[in-house]
Amino acid sequence: MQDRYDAQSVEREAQQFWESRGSFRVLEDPARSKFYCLSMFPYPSGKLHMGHVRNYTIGDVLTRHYRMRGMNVLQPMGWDAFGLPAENAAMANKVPPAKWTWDNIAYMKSQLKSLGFALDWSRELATCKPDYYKWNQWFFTRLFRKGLAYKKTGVVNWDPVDQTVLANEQVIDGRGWRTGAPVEKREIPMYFLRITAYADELLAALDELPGWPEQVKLMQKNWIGRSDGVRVGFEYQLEGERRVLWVFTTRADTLMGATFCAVAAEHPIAAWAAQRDPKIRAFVEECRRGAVMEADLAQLEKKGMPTGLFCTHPLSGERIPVWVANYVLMGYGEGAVMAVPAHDERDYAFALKYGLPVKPVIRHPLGDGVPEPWRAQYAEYGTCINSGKYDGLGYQAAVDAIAADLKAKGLGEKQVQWRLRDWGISRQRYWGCPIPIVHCPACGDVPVKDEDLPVVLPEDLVPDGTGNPLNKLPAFLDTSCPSCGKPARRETDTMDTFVDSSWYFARFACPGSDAAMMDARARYWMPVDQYIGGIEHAILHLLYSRFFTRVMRDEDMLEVSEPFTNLLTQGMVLAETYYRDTPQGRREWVNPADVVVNRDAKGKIVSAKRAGDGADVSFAGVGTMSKSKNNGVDPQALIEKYGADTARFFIIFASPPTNTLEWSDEGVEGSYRFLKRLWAYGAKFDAAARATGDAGLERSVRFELHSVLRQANYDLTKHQFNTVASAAMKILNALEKLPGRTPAAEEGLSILLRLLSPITPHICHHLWRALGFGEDVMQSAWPEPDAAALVQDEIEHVVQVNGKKKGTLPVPSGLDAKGVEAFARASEAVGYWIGQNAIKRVVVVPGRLINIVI
RNA sequence: GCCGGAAUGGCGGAACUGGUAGACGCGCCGGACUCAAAAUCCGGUGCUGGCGACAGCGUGUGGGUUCGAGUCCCACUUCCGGCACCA
Repeated sequence: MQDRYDAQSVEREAQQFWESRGSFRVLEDPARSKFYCLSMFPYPSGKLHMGHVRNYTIGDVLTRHYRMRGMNVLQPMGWDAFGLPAENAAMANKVPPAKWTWDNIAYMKSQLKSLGFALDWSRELATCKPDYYKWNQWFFTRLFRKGLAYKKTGVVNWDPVDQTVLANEQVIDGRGWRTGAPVEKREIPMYFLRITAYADELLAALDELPGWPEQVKLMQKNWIGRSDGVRVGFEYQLEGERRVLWVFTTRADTLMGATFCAVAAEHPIAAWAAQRDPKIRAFVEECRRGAVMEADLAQLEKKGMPTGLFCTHPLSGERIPVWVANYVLMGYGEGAVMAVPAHDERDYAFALKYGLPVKPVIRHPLGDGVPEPWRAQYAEYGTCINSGKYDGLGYQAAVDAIAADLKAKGLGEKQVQWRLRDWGISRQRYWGCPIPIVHCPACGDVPVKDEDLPVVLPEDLVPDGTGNPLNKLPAFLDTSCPSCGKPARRETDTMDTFVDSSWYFARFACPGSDAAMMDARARYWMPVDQYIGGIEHAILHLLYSRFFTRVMRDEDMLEVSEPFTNLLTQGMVLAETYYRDTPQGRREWVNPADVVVNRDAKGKIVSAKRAGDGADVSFAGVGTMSKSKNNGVDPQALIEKYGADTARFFIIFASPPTNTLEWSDEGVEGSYRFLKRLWAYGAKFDAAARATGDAGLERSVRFELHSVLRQANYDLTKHQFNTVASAAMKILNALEKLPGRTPAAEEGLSILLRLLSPITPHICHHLWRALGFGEDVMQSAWPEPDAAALVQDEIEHVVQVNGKKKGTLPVPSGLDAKGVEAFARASEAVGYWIGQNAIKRVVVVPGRLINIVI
């Protein structure tokens, strides 16, 4: 064995070994237990970033570990290849998105290969290929026919200068990113998927996902947001006609305290009022400006205006004014609310601002009066007061009675309301999967026939920022109606890329299936046993995938209801962000790798300059590595300098997988040093002759070895891989105490190479073979601790007096709590610590601690 | 604003189910090897006081429960993720 660790040649050789044997290709084998290990597939943005390395290394550690435990493990890889950045790159470089995307895929694939991941590349897919997105389209037509896909209007960000729809990301401080023009809301026809039809199921099934983090289940639960409440009708007269304003409330018990109603700016009543009153028209206009993001809307100053319309309280008959308010969302419930200022903080603030009446109807500990100032207690449940026949009722009784009375009048009933909205999938963009609909003047919206799928996206267009270029392409637009055959126009909107990623996991299981979206092989592999990906996907991607899986089940394509049995949500890899303002007033993001930073004594950033030209740059905090903020760190330099194993080891060692990780390559030298030490130990081991060794030392090293291994195996079950990497270091430290190639050294190195091989497969592969342990470490059995090595004669106990640590006491093993106490009371050291004091109580945790209370 | 997280030495992090806080590593300090440097190896390293044995303090802040709290409870602060068209 050569003395010097040459990562590049070790890695090349190991990768060739795996490649030549097809080590990672897997087939369906009903005789073995299958394990489908999947990391979220990447968007081909150009280069891998550290988040990818982290994600795929975690997946690879799991894959290789389970393989060594004898399972049939599938780990595939593909490309989430449609999306907005390709259009932006196309505009910048005047190159079609397809070319940019495929170039990126080729480069990133070579990077993934150089990292030595155990991927079955024979299953590779890209969502921008017609043989993939054909099934998006086919599935959409199924949903359309079932009524699970439908058309209605949706609200989008509109750039009035470029005359184009903007993504939320393209709206900066309420202005279009290219034009700087104030963005408006615009309603356009769109296709929606009826995810709300599955709301109940998606919520209830969260309880049957023990392999998911509580945090994610909680977020999904809150997102779906089931509310049990009452739909209440407030009658009003308009143009001589009786109409009803419907609202939804979870606090029907406070209905007697409702003093006004408020409608959204998009509500028909607001539109009616705007026609007759220019001031209201101006207000509604004002609400129309600005972007559609909820985060922005929620932070607007609460404003409103009276519409001039009054409605009738359904129970008291009182005259109630109807207001239009910017905090009422058209998308939730009825787009209108009843306001009970005495018992709702937001209504209270609004009533105070506009001098609307406040009527307390719930008794609370602070008295029955009008709240001043607001306190959280006013919103709590209590007994009804000032509510006529409902006085004295508690929350549930009041809701029941009021709902019954409303129902008798035809003005309401109990209702379940969901926060979840149907999923709008239409995108007015070119680089995506075409929605397979034809618009026929006679037949309306007609889905494309199965035999005419896929609707192929022309790949040679270059968008110019003024909308979807498909709209200017007669060859795409002009078609004939699938139903009547007359000339018709093709839909040019493409699908949200979340559609592409809502079922790709099932497609990996059956590559090349061209007669059906998926075949019997999908039934073998599904569900995914372990899914790994960023916490930022906790809601949307995971919820959409759960929805799709249920629909696929109902279409008899799959047997399972849930796509992912176990979920590991990786923490994000963050990096510092820097920008400078260009003379043109644009914000130019500077990669942190190109920034030289000055810090004060506490590590705070004082100033920063760009390395190349010394231009001053501003620090904009740490944030997720993204193309848009140009703060992605390319792992390539790391791989080239130290090798893939060091990069893999370091990213695993740096932090537990679920932690957010602020990127810094300080410390990467330590990981490299460890692998060099491992190599040097291997070379020394190789050269040494077999020896017996000292019995006492052998025994203590074996104890160390097996207790570290036991802990590492436990840590693996928790997916705490950083301490598994530490364990490998501890084992090497222990082995270096041994004089040479003793039995404990042979055993220990064999354990170490197997334990470490999922993290640093190349060096372990090489040493395993070179030192004669076997042909392929990946084919060896996973190491288990030897119980006999863990037996001890004495166990150190911590001795505390009144909870303060005084020292330690070796206690013979095998004693129970009483025995330990007796031993401690009899010991000289304990007598010294206690002195003349009387012992009040002794707390013993056998194997750990003795606390003497005096 | 709403929903979900996080906070431990100079840094990344460890600590079983409430039981020795700081494992393992980085950095730093000292030493060996070297003409020298790099690489490597050995020792030290939470803070404060003390020559020292040792003592006091210490897990974002303020309270609480407990023989005992990084861990549990209450109230906050700051940072991160998501908020439906970034993926």
